[in-house]
Amino acid sequence: MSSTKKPKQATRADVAKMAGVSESTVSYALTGVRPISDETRERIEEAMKTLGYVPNAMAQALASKKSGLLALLFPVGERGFDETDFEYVEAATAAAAEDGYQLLLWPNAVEDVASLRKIVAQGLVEGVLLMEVRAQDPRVEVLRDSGTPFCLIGRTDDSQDLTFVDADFSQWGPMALHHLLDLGHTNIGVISMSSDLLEAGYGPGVRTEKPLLDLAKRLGITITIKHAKATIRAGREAFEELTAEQPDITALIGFNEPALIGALEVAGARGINIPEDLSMLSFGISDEAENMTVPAQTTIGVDGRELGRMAAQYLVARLNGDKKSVLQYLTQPQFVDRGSTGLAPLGQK
Amino acid sequence: MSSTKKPKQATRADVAKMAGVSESTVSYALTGVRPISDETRERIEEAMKTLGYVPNAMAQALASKKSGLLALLFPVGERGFDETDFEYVEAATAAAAEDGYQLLLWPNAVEDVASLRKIVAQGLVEGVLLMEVRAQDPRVEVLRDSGTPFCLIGRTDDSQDLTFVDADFSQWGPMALHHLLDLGHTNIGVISMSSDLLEAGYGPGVRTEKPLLDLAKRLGITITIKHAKATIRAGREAFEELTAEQPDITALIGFNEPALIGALEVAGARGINIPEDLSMLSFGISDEAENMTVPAQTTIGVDGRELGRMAAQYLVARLNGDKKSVLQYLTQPQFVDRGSTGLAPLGQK
DNA sequence: CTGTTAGCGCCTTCAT
DNA sequence: ATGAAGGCGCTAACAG
Repeated sequence: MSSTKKPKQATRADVAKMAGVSESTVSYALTGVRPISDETRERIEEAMKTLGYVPNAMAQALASKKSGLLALLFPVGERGFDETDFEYVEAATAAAAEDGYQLLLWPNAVEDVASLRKIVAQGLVEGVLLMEVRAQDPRVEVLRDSGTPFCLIGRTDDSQDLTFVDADFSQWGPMALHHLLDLGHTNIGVISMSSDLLEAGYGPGVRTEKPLLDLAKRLGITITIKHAKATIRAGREAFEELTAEQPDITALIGFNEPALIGALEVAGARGINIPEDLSMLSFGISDEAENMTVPAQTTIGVDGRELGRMAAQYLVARLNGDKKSVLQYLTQPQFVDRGSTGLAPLGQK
Repeated sequence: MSSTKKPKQATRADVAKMAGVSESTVSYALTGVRPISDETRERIEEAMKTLGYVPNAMAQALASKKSGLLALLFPVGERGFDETDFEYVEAATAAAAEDGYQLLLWPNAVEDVASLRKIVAQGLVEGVLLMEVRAQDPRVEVLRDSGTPFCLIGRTDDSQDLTFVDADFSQWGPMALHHLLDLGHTNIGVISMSSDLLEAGYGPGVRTEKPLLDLAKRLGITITIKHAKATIRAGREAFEELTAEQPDITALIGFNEPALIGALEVAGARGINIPEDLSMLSFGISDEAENMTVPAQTTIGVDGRELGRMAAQYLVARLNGDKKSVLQYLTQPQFVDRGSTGLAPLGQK
C-alpha cells in the first residue's frame, strides 16, 4: 500500500517551539494585531514555511466566532435551478472569495423553516444569502430573529428594512415599449407567466406587468396579454389564441422562457419571419439560454452575475458592521439586441 | 432600534445544568454512543427543547475532527460554468445532504495548486470533489499526498487507483452510428470540438472520437470531421465547409453546443429541413440546453445528475472507510430522441 | 448507567 | 515587544 496516510498538520505550538517564541506570538505574527520585532517575525515565518503551517480553520472559527463561511440557501423542488440562478451562484461565490469568505450551498425547501432555524443555530455560517425570495417568505422571520445577517436576492413585499438586491422590474415594461414604439409597433402581444404565479405574488411578474400596462395605456399602445404555464405546449396555445384574437399584432413580448419556445415553433410553422413579419422581445431570460433559441432573442433582462456579486458584497458589508441603515440595490435592466425586433410591417391598419 | 441582537445560543453546559446531569451525559444522550436511562434522557431532551439547544458545529468539528463539510472544487476561468456542470452541483449537493454532509463551493483555477494545498491543509473539509478533470491534472497529486479523500468527476489518463465517476464516452460514437445506420445513413458529418482541446487531451473529446472512427471504418460508413471552436460563428463555417466537401452527407453529429447552433442557423437559412433533408444528433449536451434549440436535438449524452450523485456517494463511502480497492463508475450514455433524426433521404448515391 | 478530566488548535485579555 | 493563562463548546478516554 503506497497510499499516503493523512500527514499530521503542523500546529501553532510546533511553530512556536521551532521559532523559540510563545504560541500567542505566533498568532500575533499572523494577524499583525500587535507589533512584532522584525527579527522574531522572520524566525516565525521561516518556521511556518519549513513546517508548512496553515492555521486550522475549525479552531480559528471556534475561538474567534468567525468561520469565514456564508450559506447560500437555495430552494429545492420549486422549479429547479435554472441557468440564471446559476449565474448568481457563480458570481456570489467569486465575490465572497474576494472578501475571504467561502460559500456553502444549502438546499432547503422554502417552507422548511424548522431546519433553517436549526441550520443557523449551528453557528457554522456567519451570514446567509437567500435565493428565490417570495413575496411572503417565512425564512425571513427566522433569520431575522436568529440574529444572523442575511441578504436577499429578490425581495419580499415588506422589505423596507431588509438588505436585498433585486432587478428593477418596473423598468422592463417601459423599456420594452419604448424600443418597440420607436420601431413603429402599436399593437403588441404579451405571453406572460401563469396567472397562478402572479396571484401567488411572484415579484418579477407583478412588478413588471403593471408598469407595462400603465405606460401602454398612456402611450395609446394596444396590449393583449396571455398568461401561460411554463411549458412549450402552453406557449403554442397561447400564441395561437393571441394571433386569433389580434391578427394585427406586429410585436410579441415574452416573459416565459419555455412558452416562448412554443410560440417560436408555431410562428416558424406558419412561415412567419422574425423580425420581418413579427418582432419578438423577451424578458428576463439569461444570456446563455437566450442564445440557444433560433432565432436568438432580443432581450431585456437581469444581469445575474451583477446580482450575485452585489448580494455577496452587501452581506459581507453587513458582517463587517456596515451601519448604513439600508443596503438595497436594484439593477438596471439589461438590453441585449439580438436582432429579433425590427420595423413594424406596414399596412396593418 | 428594534433590530434583534444575536441571541446567545444555549450551550451544552446550560443543558447539563438544567437537566442536572454532567456535560458528557448530554453528549451521550445526543449521540447514543452509550446507554442512558430513560428517565435522564427525558430530562435532557426536555432541557434541550426548552433551551432550543443545537450543538455548535465548530466545537463539534474541532473536537471530533469531523466537519461534515465537503468541498466541490470547480475551475474558474476555464470555459465557465455551464448548465451541465450545474446539474452535477445540484445533484451532488443533494446526495451529500442525504448523508449528512454539506457542500462547499470552491472556485479554484486548475493550475493554482498552491492555494489548493493550503485549502486542504486548513482542515475545513473532510473530502473533495473535483470537477473538470484534465488528462494530466496537477490537483490530483496535491490531494493525494495531502491525504484528503477525493473523488473525480471525470478522470485523468492515469486513474487506475483513483476514485472517480465519469461518462463512458467510448460508447457514444458506436451508439450514434448504430442509430444512424439503422435509419440508412452511410455518409455522416461530424462537427466536433476544437483541435486545441483534443490535443490538450480533453477526455470527452479523445475518448469519443477514436471509437467512433474505428467503428465507422469497420461498418463502411463515411465520416467527415470538422473541428470547430465553441462559438456559433465557428459552427457556421464548419457546416459550410462540411457541406462543400461532402454534399451527400445525410446526417450530422455535433459535439460542440455553440457550433451546433451555428450549423442549425445555416441549415435553416438554406431551407434544409430537419430531419427530412438532414438528420442531426448531438453529443453530450444537457437536457435543458438541448430543449432550447429549434428544432430540439436528439441527443446522446451524460446524465449530469447521476454523475453528481454518484460522485458524492463515492466520496462519502471513502470517508466512511469503504475499503473497496477501487471505486469507479462509468455512466451509460443517455439517448434522448427529440425527433431530429429520421430516415436517410433516397437517391443521394 | 453516569461523572471527571483531558484535550482539539487557536484567540485574547492580562501581565511584564 | 513578548509570555502566560483562560477560555471557545464539544468529544472521548478513563474512572467509577
